[in-house]
Amino acid sequence: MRLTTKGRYAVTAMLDLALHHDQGPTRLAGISDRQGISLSYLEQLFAQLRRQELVTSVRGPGGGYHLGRQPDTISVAEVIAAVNEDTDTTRCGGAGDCQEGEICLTHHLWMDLSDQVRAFLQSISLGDLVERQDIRRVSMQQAMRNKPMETTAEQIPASNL
Amino acid sequence: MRLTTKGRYAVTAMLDLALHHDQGPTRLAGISDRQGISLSYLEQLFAQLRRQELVTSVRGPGGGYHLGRQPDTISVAEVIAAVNEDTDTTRCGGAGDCQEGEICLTHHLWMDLSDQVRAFLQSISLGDLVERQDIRRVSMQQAMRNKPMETTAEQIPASNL
DNA sequence: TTAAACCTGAGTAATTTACTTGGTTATATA
DNA sequence: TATATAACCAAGTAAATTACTCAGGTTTAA
Repeated sequence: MRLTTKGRYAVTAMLDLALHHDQGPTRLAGISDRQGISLSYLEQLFAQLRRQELVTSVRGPGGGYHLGRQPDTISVAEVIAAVNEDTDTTRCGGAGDCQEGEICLTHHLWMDLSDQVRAFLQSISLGDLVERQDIRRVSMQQAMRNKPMETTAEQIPASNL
Repeated sequence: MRLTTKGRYAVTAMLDLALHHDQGPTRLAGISDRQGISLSYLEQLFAQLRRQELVTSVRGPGGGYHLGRQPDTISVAEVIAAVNEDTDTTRCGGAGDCQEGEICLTHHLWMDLSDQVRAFLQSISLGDLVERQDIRRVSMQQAMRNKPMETTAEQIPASNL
C-alpha cells in the first residue's frame, strides 16, 4: 500500500463522483474543473478504475461515469490500490536477494505494516466521506463557483455549461 | 504521510539498529550487508535521521550509530517522516489553486486521512517490532549468515545468537 | 600516523508522476 | 443523416523522486 498524491487524485475524483451519485453520469471534464486535475490524467486514472470495476461509463453526449457500486461499499483502500497497482519494489519478490530460504526482514515487516494501513483505509468508505460536514461544505462551494444552476441527465437537456 | 520504499529502507535500518541496541555502535557497513541497502544510500538516510536526532553517531574506528532514544519511544511514523520530509505536493499550499477562501476538497481530505495513518504508525514503536517473534527469528538468521562470531564494543564478544 | 568510520556534495540512471497531443469510437440530439 | 459530445486509446514528455555511484573530505581511536 503506497500512499502518494496519485492515490489522492483518485480518491478525490471518486469522492466527486460520490457527491454527484444521485444525479446522472458525471463528466470527467466536470471533475477536472472542480478538482483541478487535468482531463487526460483523469482519463488514465479512470481507465484503471474501470478495469477494477469501481466505475462504469456511459459514452456519448450526456454520458460520463457512475460509481460501480454504492458509495458506502467502496473503500478508500480499494481506490488507492486500483491506481497504484503494487509495483512491488521489494528486492526479494519471492526468492530474490536474500540467501537461503527467502529470509527478508524488510519484506515481511513492510508487508505487515502496510497491511495494517490498508485495513485501516479499508474501514473508510466513500459514503463515510460524503457524510462529513466539512466535505459537504466544500462541495457546495465548488458548485457555487460554476454556474448557479446544475442540470441532471434525465429530463433537462438545455445544458449550456 | 507518504508510504514508499524509501521509508521502508529507513524503518528497516532503524530496526536493525534497535536489534543491536544493547551492543556497541552499529556500523552502516553492517546494516548494508545484512539488509542489502547500499552504503552511500544509507549514509544519506542517516544524515536525515541524525538531523531529527533519531540516531547519534560515534566516529572513528569501532564507531557507528546508536538509536537516539530508547527503542520503545521511537515510532515508525517518526522514522518515515524523517526521510520523507513532506514535499507537500498539494496544489494549494495555503492559498494556491483554489478560488476564493482557500477552498480545497482534496487538501483537507488527504491531510485528514494521512493524519490518521500517521496516528496509527505513531502507535507502533521500534520496541514493539523488536518484540515480534518473526522479526527476532529473521534477525537471528541474518546473524548466522555472516561470521559466526560477532564482536561488541564493551565486553561481551561471544554472542553468536 | 593511519585506518576506520562518518560526512559532504555532485552526478546519474531508472522509475514514477502528471500531463500534452492527437487521435478513434459510441451515442444522443438536431 | 449530420454533428456535437463524451468516453476511450496511444504515444510522448518534462519534472520529480528514488536509489544509487563516485570522489573526495573530516574526525577519532588504535
